[in-house]
Amino acid sequence: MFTLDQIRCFVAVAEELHFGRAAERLRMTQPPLSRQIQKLERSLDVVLLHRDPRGVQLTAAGQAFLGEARSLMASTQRAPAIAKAIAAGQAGVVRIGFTAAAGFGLLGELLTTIEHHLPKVTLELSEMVTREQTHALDEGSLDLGLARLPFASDAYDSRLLLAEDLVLAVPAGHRLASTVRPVDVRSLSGVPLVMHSPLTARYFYDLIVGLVRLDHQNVVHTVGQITTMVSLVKAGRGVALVPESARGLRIEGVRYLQLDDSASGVVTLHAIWKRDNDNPALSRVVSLLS
Amino acid sequence: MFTLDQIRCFVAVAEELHFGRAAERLRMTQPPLSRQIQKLERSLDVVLLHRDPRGVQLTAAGQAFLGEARSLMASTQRAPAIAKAIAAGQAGVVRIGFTAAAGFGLLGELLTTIEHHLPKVTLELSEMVTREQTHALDEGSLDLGLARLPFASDAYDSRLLLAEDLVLAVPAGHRLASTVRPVDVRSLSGVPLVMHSPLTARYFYDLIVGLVRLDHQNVVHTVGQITTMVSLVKAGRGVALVPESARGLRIEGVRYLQLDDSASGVVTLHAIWKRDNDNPALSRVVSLLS
DNA sequence: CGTCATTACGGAATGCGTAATGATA
DNA sequence: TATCATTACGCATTCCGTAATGACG
Repeated sequence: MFTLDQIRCFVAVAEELHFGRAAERLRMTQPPLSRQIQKLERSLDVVLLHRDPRGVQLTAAGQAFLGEARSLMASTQRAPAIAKAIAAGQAGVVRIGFTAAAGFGLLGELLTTIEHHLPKVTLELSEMVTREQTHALDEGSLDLGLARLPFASDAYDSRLLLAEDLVLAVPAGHRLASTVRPVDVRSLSGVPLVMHSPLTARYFYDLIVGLVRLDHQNVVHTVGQITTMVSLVKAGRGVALVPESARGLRIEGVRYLQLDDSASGVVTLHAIWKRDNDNPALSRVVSLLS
Repeated sequence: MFTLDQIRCFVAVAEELHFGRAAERLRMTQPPLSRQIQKLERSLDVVLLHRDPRGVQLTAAGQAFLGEARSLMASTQRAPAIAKAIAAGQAGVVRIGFTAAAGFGLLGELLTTIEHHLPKVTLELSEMVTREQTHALDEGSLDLGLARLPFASDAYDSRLLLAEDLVLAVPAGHRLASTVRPVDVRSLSGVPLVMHSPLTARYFYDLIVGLVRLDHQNVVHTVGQITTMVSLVKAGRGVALVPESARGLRIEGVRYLQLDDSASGVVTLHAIWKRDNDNPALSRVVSLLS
């Protein structure tokens, strides 16, 4: 088998068509260069060069091999650069999971920031609820989650990205729309309430149960998609407690009313990742989280 | 700079994820293998593997580098095969020039034969007259010519491919079509004759002038394309002496009459090539010429 | 005789294998 | 203590550079 040194030597000779000049370019003397070429030819069992006293010419095989040799040299130079970029986290893949609500505004900003600072990092995005995210993080199929509480905190590092207010979504013309703000959460008893599903949106369910004294007669459950809930509000099926970022949905015919202080900053979104994740691109991305 | 041995070692370790098994596969012991990997990492300034007591894992950079390493290995194995095939003449490029008349039948057969026996040899074809072919051979822009006499013979090797009869093309219904065959060439005096141009088809011009006693009053000159000449015959402008292979044109309304022995085998076609041409594919092609 | 490419030879460096050492569960 | 990976060391090989030789105009 030939060596990369032999390839480099051959390319130099093929380009200079002169052993002396090639040796000079390679910072070596002619004899070892000559030997390297001979060795290469012997290992290939092919004559690559015609030696004439006044110079050197490529054989047809040499011409063809020169093309292969050049591409070999190019790969040889590219490979370390790729590895270094990956190791430095400037290139690579980061797999991100996010809850549906995170997609309204924050995710877009995050993606813009990452693509600006780390243009060679590819992002793979999947919408999934918090429980799915922690599971995927554990089995190594996800690098970063944008998740709700609670998550077991000892295996993960996390950063608080957002602490939003809960607001009250009401249909335009609803009697509460004209009351004085902020609305007292206790005044909601008796009003039909569109609720999250306790199964798929446990976080919101628990949060709201802790805030509002529920009158179970008046609760309408949905599958937990905030978009669906706001649509039901618009249709007059009741009112709903939703994160402030739901305003970003821009659904006509729905007003969002500020609630009292007990609903302030209670909707949190965390970035979470495994502490022992060794993806260098992940730490670059994490360092961009404000 | 790293070496190909280091690349091979790394690929083995990355695939086995175990130094011991990788060393076994490479027919060597663990210590040198370990050193090769260390050296590779040091030259790249990148950690490629996580060493754990129970095994080895690839880092993100290692994963990326593995892809590059594999393609490097593939090129390394492909390159000698290409060079050898070229050197053996089983692959490569042969540039062939041919006269227009050679294209009627013989060229097609020749191409079929070459493509059957040397499927990896690429053929570049150009139509050119004999003088252009010899010039192109001299300056090295052509490997093989299919040419008419005369050509300077000492710098070239040649092989006679074809010795055709001259036949007489006449329009259907012409009075000569019903005379006894073979037609005596001397009986043509006084008959309008469609002739080759002495400038661009010198070979045919000289040949026919040597056979027929020309009556200059009755000569119609063309630019030398045999197709054009036969068309003029069909249009009733006269008769023409053309090589037998002109039958291959399959032009309706024209008959081809055998001439006497003085016209037998006088149209020759030679394959010619420079004796010092070092294109290995050329000698393969030449050896296929029957 | 002048220009290149190729052998001849001595010293330095590299690489393998065996044996010993480290590190970790 | 059992399992890997890594250093330690001796020996063979490889490779460079200087000097001599060969081939061709």
